[in-house]
Amino acid sequence: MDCIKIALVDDHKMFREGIKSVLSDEKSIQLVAEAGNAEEIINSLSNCKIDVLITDISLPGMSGIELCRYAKIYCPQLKTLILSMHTDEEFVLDSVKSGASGYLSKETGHEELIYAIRKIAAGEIYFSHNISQTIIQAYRKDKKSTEVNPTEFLSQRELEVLKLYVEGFSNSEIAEKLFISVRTVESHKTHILQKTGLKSHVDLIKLAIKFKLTDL
Amino acid sequence: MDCIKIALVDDHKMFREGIKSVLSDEKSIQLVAEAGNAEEIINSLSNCKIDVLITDISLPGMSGIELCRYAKIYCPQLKTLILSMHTDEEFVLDSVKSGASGYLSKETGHEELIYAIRKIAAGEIYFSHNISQTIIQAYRKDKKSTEVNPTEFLSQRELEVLKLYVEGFSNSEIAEKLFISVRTVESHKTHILQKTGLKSHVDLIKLAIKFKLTDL
DNA sequence: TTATAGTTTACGTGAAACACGTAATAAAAA
DNA sequence: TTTTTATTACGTGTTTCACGTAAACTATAA
Repeated sequence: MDCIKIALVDDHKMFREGIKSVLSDEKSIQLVAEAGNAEEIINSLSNCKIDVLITDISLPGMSGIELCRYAKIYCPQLKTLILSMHTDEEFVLDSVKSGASGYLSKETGHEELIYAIRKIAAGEIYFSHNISQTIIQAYRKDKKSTEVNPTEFLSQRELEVLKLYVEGFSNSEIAEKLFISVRTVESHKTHILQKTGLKSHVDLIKLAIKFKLTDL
Repeated sequence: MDCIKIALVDDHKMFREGIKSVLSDEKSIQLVAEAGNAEEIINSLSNCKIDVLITDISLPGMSGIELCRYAKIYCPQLKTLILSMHTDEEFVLDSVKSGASGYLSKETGHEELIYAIRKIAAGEIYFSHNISQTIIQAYRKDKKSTEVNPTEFLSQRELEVLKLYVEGFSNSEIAEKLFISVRTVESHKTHILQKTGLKSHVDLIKLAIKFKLTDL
């Protein structure tokens, strides 16, 4: 395998110099482009020979996260490693959502940086430990069902109707499938709304999605 | 702060003995209950003086993940640490969703186990590095929008109508808010369905949720 | 400048769905 | 046994949907 080609974006020249010196010790890693802002590096990306883009988040103009999102679209094979002093949930999650392959705090040591670069260049992801825990925390919150599960207070038949409804079937289709009249389907829906205390059918669909009665 | 009280569940006595011996070296950690299956430990949980429940996933009968979910409901202050030889995405994600505070591979060393227990007892979470990367991988997939974003081909007005619709407003309410007639609202909805090629309004709501036009 | 295409507005008509009330029957719980 | 819940179903009036038509306005490409 040949050299891992790196592009580096940070608005502080001194920081770039530091990274450069660290990378220069590694024979198999080569810094081929650098810039103080996102707009500047985009030209270098267009020839698209870069493997890993290392970028800060806070930049003058376009942010590192926007740069990552941009890069994902125009150079999909390029991997982005975010290097930021921020460990705020917002920045971290936005980075993940923009498709970043890794995120390191600027407090991270050289060895971990080099290790992360190699992992990312190999197609894996690398998020440092504290950053990882932040993301998992968000994932936990995201997936946690605090509300009462509707399966506990809806009858079997009501659940069947709800499931078919949120799969996109019309009342008459549901009636056919369950061998009951359309009016009965309507009754079940009414009862479901009464039991759940929800107002709109939109809420019903959201409820069903939340409790995995249907896929998104 | 006094002792961290631990309950341990694993169906292999030899493994329990190993953990027990490791924990016995720590003065501030006390193993107060142990069992070879989930059902057995549930009685011990009911007095609820336990801080951290350490459990394997594969157990005869009720699984460690189900135990975790159960514990979250009946002893909400209790934290669960999953200790499993499995690193499969499915097990890991189910653990997180069931509310586990941590997940360690059984390959993990003693020091990391002790460290994780202390973190978890302190109300934080601890997922070992490879487990973390697995979860983040899933989170990335979860949040990535591969499909075409509807905001790109829906007009401004159509988006406004869609947003209000998925917030649960009726046609007449939408009409009022936008100072247009109900018929116009209907027209917009029709056009949205035509453009998206979706059949049911359920799909429309799913689309809106996917693209964060509304919260779940 | 003049087509052409897209956006926003709106109506007509018949079918489908909804809201709200009523109600019979069967099964389960008090 | 009485009460409650589940399941079934209808009546009536309102709302929404599906499908078609169409005018006014905007942008833009020929």
